[in-house]
Amino acid sequence: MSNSSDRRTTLPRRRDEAKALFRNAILDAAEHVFAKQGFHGARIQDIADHARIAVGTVYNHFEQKEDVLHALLEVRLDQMIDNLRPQPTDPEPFEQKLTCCVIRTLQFVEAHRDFHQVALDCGLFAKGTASASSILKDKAVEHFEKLRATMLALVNEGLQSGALRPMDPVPLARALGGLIRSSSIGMLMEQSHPDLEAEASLLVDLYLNGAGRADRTGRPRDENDLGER
Amino acid sequence: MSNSSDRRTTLPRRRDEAKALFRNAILDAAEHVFAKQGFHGARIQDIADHARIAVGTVYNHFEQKEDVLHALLEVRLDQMIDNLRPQPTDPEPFEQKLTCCVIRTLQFVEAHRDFHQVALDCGLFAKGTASASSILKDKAVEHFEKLRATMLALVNEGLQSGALRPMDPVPLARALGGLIRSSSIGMLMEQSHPDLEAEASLLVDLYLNGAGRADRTGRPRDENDLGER
Amino acid sequence: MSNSSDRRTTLPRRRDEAKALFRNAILDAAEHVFAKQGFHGARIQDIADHARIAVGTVYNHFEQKEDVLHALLEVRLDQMIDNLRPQPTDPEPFEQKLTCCVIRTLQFVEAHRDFHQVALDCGLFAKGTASASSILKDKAVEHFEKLRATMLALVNEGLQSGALRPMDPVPLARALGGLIRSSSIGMLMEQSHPDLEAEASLLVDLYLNGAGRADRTGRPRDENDLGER
Amino acid sequence: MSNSSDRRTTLPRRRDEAKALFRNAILDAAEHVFAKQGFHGARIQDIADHARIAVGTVYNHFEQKEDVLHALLEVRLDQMIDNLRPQPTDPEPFEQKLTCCVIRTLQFVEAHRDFHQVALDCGLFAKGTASASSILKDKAVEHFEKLRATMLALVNEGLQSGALRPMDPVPLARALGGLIRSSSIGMLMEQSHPDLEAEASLLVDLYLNGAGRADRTGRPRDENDLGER
DNA sequence: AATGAATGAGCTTTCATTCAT
DNA sequence: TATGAATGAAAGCTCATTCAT
Repeated sequence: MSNSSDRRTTLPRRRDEAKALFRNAILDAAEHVFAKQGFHGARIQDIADHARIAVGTVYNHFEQKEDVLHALLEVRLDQMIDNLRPQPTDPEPFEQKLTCCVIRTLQFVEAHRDFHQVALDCGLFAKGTASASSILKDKAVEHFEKLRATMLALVNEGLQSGALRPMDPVPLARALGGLIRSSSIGMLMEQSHPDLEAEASLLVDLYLNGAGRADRTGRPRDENDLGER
Repeated sequence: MSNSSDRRTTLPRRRDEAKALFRNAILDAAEHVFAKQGFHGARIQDIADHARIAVGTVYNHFEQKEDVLHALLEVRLDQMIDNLRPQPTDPEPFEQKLTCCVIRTLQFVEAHRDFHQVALDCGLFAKGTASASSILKDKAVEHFEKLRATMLALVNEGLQSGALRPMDPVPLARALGGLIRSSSIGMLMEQSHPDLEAEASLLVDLYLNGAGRADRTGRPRDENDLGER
Repeated sequence: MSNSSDRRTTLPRRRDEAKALFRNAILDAAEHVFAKQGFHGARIQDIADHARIAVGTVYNHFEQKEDVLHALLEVRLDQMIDNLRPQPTDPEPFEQKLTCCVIRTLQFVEAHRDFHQVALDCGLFAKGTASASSILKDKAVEHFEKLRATMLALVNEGLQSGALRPMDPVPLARALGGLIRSSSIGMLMEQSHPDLEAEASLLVDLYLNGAGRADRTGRPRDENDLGER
Repeated sequence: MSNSSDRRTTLPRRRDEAKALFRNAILDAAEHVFAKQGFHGARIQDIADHARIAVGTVYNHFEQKEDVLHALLEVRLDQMIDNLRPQPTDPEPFEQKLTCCVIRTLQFVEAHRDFHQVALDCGLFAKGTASASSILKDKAVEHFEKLRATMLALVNEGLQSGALRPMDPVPLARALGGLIRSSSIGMLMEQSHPDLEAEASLLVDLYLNGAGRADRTGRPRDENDLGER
């Protein structure tokens, strides 16, 4: 076996590895710097410094500053969505399955505080936000929709299993998203690392059962809350 | 009476009026421009153009660009909080009172879309957000806390009235904030002007009663939802 | 007369004067710097330094670096064309009139060595030149055509007066342009300030009578100069 | 004979061939790219792409970007000068010999439009031009002088043969150069491929006999054209 | 020797802020 | 006090050159 054939495959392989190495280093650095300084406050120099590479190298991997942000959000958001999505190993009753999804999601948030900082900053969880939309343009909508779709799928599963009130899934999904976002923000704001499982359980409990007293007499919930207005 | 004494009181009064006129014009222009372009994308020139004044004039009323943002957020946030806070004329049962507060808040959002765009962009409803904190610094926390306190006050009222589950008010407030934020974002994202009262009723319903089916048998909600898992 | 009306006219007038002052200072500085370093070698900083103003000021008067070049070439080329064009005071016989035009043109070259350096560098006298066309684009053609038209007008006058051989004016104009360019380049290359009038006379003499011996016997020029040899 | 001695002579020979192959490929690519984009607008990457080699390879053959230009100009200019120089096979009468030289030169221009674009751009035919001198430095003068010397030699031959007016050869050479340059530029500007022989004949005719009418009575050319003014 | 990614100095351009009128 | 041009620090991006493979 000639090593010329090796060269043809080995060299490119090494190159590809190196390429991925640099790309990831840049994204990691960007995640950190964007989180601390915001997109506009972050200089390419800062990112390069953090990744211990030269400015030009960043531009060998990304056309413009914005593209670094795009790539970062895309990669991490896909990971996040994977966590939010029900897994085969999740227990069946919807409430428990939902709790598992929320736990994983909060764990992901906790593990990727920087990303969440950035994502919030970019209105990734709130679309049309000004500076976000001016940076992300259509991409923001794309990202946002992916997340929304995942949330809707989850809610639809709950509806089909009969665990959720039979109603328009859009507000149901929106409410779930709102609660998760609240908890995430709460976690980001605090230094402490709370008991995520308890946090998730509480969240699911509030989502499913509401904040009101259970024993309010004669509450005619499921029939006509919507209809009567 | 000599007109010199008049001058001393009348002149300043007129001046103050003029001053306020300019100040408000600047803030209105800033609200619009920040909403469309984001804080960083907005140039003082743009704001001045929109207010049909000169750049220098902006600096006669505000020390720096950031101060325009601060002032804008402060003014509007106070208005928003006034709307969120229960009014003497609101009906007593907590659910209805809460609904009134939410309606007013959503109306305010609808009436001040631009402000909300800006506020979201600044993480005003999510504190520690990166670019926000780098612009707003301590002010952001201040603003955020004011809002949080109002929310907490509202929740505490619900607890005292017995309408809310007896539990830590912090997650209760957080959940309410999350739901309101979700609806607000939903409204900003859509062009349509939905039926705000219905939206608010649904929100309060979900908040108080949850998204789960009411008729789950034998649900011992308040005691041990958490404990049993 | 109130001075408020004065203000309205005086202030703008002063401003316009100042504006023109700055603009000219920038063009003068650019002329010098472009001549010494070429367009690409010249940094905006250099031009600003030379004009003893700030970099930003250059951009208050010109959108981009290229526009400085455009403006410079336009202004000077128009002046140059004015010099090349016959004047009412020029003597009538074509040869003398032409000599006057050439003298004025060479004087202009001598007085604006820097501009000529730049113009040559931009292929202003040679159109389609590479870096020129990439900087000047259509403008180069425009400028070039203006000069060519002037040259053609001059030649046509000569044809009508019967002083020039009856033939296609295009090569006649091209030849005249070539001779003037040669002399100009010669002047730019030398430090000495030659006798411009003698230079011009020689140029016109060569143009009209050619470099060949006059006393070639029985020269039947127009018919068959080529055929007989 | 040992093949070690072979290796010493054969191997280098092949290497030299390969080396020359690459070198020429680079120069050809550079000629094209410089012509289209100008020296400053051309990136080494562009040249490498055009030559279908890697950037690094260019640097294995030339120390710096400028050296590519130098080499290109040197090679082509020598070729051009060979064409301008009288050949043993050229007919003797000066006018015809000159015409042959001009025909060859114009043919060369036509065949190497790209080079001419570059050469003009570099002021190769006009020395001291700004960006040219800043790139080419002394080399430009060298190149220019070589061309000038050839032109002077040609003119001197004309003087000795009695075909040219007895006068300072410098302006004679300058005028000839000016006319050739004019025609070259004219050719570059047009898409059409004119009849080069006719073009050359006309050029020589104008050079030798001038643009003036032949039949002007009593023209006292050689004596005192200069003196009388 | 050929390759092509890494490097980083350098440049154009922007825009918050100042200041003379 | 309103004005708007002047200011210059700062940042994104380019590209000649280097160097490990």
